[in-house]
Amino acid sequence: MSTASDTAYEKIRQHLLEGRVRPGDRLTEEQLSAIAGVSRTPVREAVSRLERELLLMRTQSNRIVVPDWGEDEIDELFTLRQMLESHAAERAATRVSAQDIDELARINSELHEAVALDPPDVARFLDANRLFHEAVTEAAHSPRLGRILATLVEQPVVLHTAREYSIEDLRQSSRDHDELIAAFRARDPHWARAIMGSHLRRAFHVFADAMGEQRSSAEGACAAE
Amino acid sequence: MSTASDTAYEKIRQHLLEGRVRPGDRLTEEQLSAIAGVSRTPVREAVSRLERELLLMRTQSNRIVVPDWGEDEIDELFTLRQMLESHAAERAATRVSAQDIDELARINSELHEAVALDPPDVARFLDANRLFHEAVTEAAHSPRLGRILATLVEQPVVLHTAREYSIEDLRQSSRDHDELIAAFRARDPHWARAIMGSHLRRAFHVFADAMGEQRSSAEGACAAE
DNA sequence: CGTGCACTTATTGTATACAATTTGCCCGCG
DNA sequence: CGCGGGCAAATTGTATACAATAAGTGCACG
Repeated sequence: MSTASDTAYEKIRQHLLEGRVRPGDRLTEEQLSAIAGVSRTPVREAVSRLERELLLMRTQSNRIVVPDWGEDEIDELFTLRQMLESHAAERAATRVSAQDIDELARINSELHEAVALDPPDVARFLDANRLFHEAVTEAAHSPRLGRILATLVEQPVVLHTAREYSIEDLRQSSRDHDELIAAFRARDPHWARAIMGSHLRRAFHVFADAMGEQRSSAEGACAAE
Repeated sequence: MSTASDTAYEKIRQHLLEGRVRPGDRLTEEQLSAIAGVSRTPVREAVSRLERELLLMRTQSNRIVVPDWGEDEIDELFTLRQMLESHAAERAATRVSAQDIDELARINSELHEAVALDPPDVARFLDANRLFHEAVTEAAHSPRLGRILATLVEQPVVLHTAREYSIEDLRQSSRDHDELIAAFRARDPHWARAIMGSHLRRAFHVFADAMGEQRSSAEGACAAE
């Protein structure tokens, strides 16, 4: 989008995800407006969004800080996502149109291709993966749910950059998607819920492992910085 | 709070809940700033909040409109709330402190008193009820969950004004709360989850009935207006 | 040498002016 | 008479200046 708010959001978000800041660091609106290249007004909106997504927080006196995520919070994040996205899949199973299903299949074939490459195109995989889950959420036809999930799903991206996923993880993900599509074709909400649940639960463990690696190599990275 | 954003939020929200607008109506930031008595800047923040809570929406070209809630959406709202608040209760069961439990008991005694009056003090009941649920959410120690629930729970207030609750409904609610406290004392997450689930599911039906009454008397009210 | 209080400075909150965009209307043209 | 282009009005988006508030700093005093 061409609005200043959106570019501010993107730039600040990128700045945060690149690891140029550390938990506990304090930022000012002015600094951020320098980073984003726009005035404070759109920056404030962007910060508001990032705050919703918990990529930023406010101190008691409304100063901007970078929050630190404990292990417990990561766990909780995935639990919530599993709960809500399973629900989304269940709802979607009885509401998807044939076109929606075709679209899902198309996205997932994209995903299969990204995995089939050697080496696999992880960025492309993640992109298609995000699209897939968004499409499922969309098919659930629940604006509220969509809104909530949008803020939950974006967050873990912080860690995506830090790890080479194993090919087997990627393959299994795409197979899960295939099965979800099958559940949709069968219009079986229970099946859809179950496969989405296990899909995300496994993702959690992959993630937790990735986190562990990142954590253990964190000190070195900071020293190098 | 004394900030202009908050007063704007309160005033606009009140304006919406008083039924002075109808679904589909379009509002401008200027109108709203007149209503709130502050400039457009804080109004924009307030609108942003109300948008998050789906009390307002934006058209494709970012104009502000009053959304209409279908029956399906009310259902979904309660389903989400049940899902998330059951989860909160489950989490809280293993995390509440003795002080938290005492606080919950205190709030609920307040609630019992409000019900015991003749006629029952519904406003006081609703207030204590809100406090109780907030305290449970707080005890779950999950910032994310708290954030999400805060936006979900506020919404149904629209309808609260429309109906005299039956005494039996109120009594049953306070008994549910007693049982939840018992579950907390026993540190039993499954029990806590179950009682919270049934509590909210019943609330949904009470609500749906109230909605039906409101709907059926809506035309008359509009004509009178 | 620590502690609390005034004062300076930094940071956020609000208002206003202006730019960009969208909408609705009116007029000319087919 | 319908339809499209373009102008005018309305509305939202952005920048900037200023006000309010909180943090930091240093000095006097115990």
